[in-house]
Amino acid sequence: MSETAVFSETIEQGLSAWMHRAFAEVFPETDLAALPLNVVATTDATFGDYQCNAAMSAAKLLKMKPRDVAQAVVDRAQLPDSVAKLDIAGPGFLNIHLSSDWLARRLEGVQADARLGVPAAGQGKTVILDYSSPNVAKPMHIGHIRSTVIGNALDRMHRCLGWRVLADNHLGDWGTQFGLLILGFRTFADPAAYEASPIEELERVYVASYNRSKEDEAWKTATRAELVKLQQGDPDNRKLWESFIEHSLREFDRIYTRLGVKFDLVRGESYYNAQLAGVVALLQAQGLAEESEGALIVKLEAEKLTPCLVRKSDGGYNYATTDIATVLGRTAEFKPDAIVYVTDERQQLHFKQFFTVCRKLGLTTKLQHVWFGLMRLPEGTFSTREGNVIKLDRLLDEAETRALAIVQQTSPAMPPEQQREVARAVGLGAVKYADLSQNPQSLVTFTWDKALALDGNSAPYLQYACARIASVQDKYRERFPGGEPTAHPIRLADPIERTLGLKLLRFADVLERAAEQFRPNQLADYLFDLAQSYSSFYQNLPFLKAEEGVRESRVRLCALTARTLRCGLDLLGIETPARI
RNA sequence: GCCCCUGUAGCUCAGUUGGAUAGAGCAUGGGAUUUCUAAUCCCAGGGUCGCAGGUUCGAGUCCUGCCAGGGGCGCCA
Repeated sequence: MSETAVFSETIEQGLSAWMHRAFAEVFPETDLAALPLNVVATTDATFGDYQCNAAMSAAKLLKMKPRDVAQAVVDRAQLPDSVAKLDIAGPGFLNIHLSSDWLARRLEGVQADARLGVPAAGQGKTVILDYSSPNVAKPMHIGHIRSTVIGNALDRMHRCLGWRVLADNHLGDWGTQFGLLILGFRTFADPAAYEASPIEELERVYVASYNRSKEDEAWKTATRAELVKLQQGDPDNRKLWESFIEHSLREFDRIYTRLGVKFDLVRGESYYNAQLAGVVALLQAQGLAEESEGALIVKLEAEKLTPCLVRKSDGGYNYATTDIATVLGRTAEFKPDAIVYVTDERQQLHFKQFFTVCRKLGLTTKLQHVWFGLMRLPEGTFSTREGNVIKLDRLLDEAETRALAIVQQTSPAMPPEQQREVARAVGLGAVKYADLSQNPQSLVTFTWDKALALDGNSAPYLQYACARIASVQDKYRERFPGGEPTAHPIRLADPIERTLGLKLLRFADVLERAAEQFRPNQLADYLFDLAQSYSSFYQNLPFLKAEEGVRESRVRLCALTARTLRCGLDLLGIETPARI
C-alpha cells in the first residue's frame, strides 16, 4: 500500500477533533487542552457507535457536575454530517450515533481507496526494526518464532502506515561462543556431517565443547585463546568463522523464506567491531565511563540502575558496547525517527541501561524495547546446551501435516497438489496467529495443541471466511453475468449489516493503535471480531437471493470484508488461499 | 537481598492505557442445513478479576503491603 492516502484521518480522529472543537466552543474560558477528549468505539452497541468520556474528566476542572458538562455540550455542539444523534447516558457519557447513510458513503469511499481508508500516518518517517537476530551456529527453535513473527508483523504494519521501514537482522555472530566453536570444530567435527547438515553438526560441536569447558579448565582457557586469535584477525580462525556464518545464513534464509520474512539489512554484531574502541573512547572523553575492578563501566546511579559494563577487564568489549556502536552507526547512516528492538523479556534491564547511556551521549532518537514473554516448555525452560529444544522446522512441518489431514477430510475433491498448498498456508497461518493473537508480554508455555490450534480464534477461521467470500463472488458472477455491484450504492438497512459496516470502518483506527503500541494482537483480535460479524452476516442474511440493489450492496460488503481480512492477515504475515 | 513481569470462567487467553451489566475461544448442554463453502451459525450455563487496604463520580486497569509463579541483578547476549 504505497499509494497516496485518500483519507487523511480515521473516524476516531475525526470525531475526536470535533469534540475538541465542541468543548472549546462551549467552555471558551477554560483551557481543556490537557484533558483526554478523544472519542473511542463504544464497548456495547446499545450505547451507540462511538463515545466520548471527556465530560466526566472535565467536570472537576470546570467545577460543574459531569452531567451538566455533557448537557451543555449536547445543547450547543453543532453536529457534523457524520453524526445522527448525540446523547447522554449514565454519569455523563456522550454517546455518538453515526448516520447510517454517512457510514454507507464512507464504506464506498474506502472500497474505492487502494489503501482501504488507512491514512499514511508514518509518511516521511523512518523506523529501524531490529528483530529475529538468531545466533550463528545454532538452530532456530520455537524460542525464535516470537521475535521473528512479532517483529515481521510490526514491520508490515508500519510499512502499511507509510513508514520507511528498515528491518535489520542483528545476528549474534560475534562473542564468546566462537572460541568454543572453533576449538570444538577442530577437535570434534565430522566434515561429512558438516557438509550434509551444517547447523546440526555445529550444534553438536558446540554442546560437546561447552560440556568439556565445564570440567576442563585447560580446555576453557584454550577456547578463550582461540577467541582472542579470531578477534585479532588470525586468518585460519577467521576463515572458520566465516564458514560458520555462511552455512548458518543459508539455513536461516531457508526458514525465513518459509515464513515469508525478508530483511532489508543483515548486519550482525561483528559489523560494528571496528567502531567499538571509538565508542569507549567517546564515553571516556565525555566523562561517562570509569574504571572499576579492572573493567570500564558507566554508572547509572541517578537512574537507579546498576552500572553498564562497556569494556571487560581483559580488554574485550561486550554487547552493551556493540549495541551503542550499532545505534550510533544507524543514526548516522539512516537518520531514523525510531529504533525498535524486539527481544524476549530477559533483556529489559540491558535495554534500560543502554538506552540511558545513549541519552547521556546526547542521542534523541526514539528507542523502544518491545519485549515478549519467554517461551517455556511445560517442564521448564529449554536451551541448546540442554538439548531439549524443539526446532522451528519441526513445528512448521507438524503444522502443515495436521492442516493437511483436515483439508483432505473437508475438501476430498480438491486436487492433492492444491490440498498441500492450502495446508501449507493454513498450517503456517495457525502457528503465526497463535503467537500474534496473544499479548506479547504474557508468559507462554509451549504445547503442540495450543501452537497448532485450527479451530475457534485461529487463522484458519479467518482464512475460511475469506474463501467463502471468494465463493460468493464467483456465484454472483455466474448467476448475474454483467452485474456490476459498484454500480449500486451500499445500504445499511439491517442491523447485522450495519454492524458489519461499522466494524469494517474501524480497520484504520485499529491498525494505527496496534502499530503505535507495538501490539499485533490488537489487529488479530479485530480481524477475528470482523470475521465473526461476517459469519453472522453470511449465515443470517440472504444476498444472492435478495432483490436487486440489496443484493449488490451486500456483495459489496462481502468484497470489502474480504479485502480487509486479506489486508489485515497479510499485515500479520498470514496468507489467504483463494479456496479452502 | 534488590529490580522487572505475570496472576481474569474448568482450560487457553482478550480487555482500546481510569469508564457503563468484565468478554472471546476450547470444553459442556440444547438447537439450526432440500437454498450463497457446516473449518459455520443461534441459544444456555459457567467469575470473590491472586489476597487486603487506599486514591475518586467511577478500579480488572493507578498507589501501598502481602501471597504464588517466572525472569533479571558488571566482565554471556
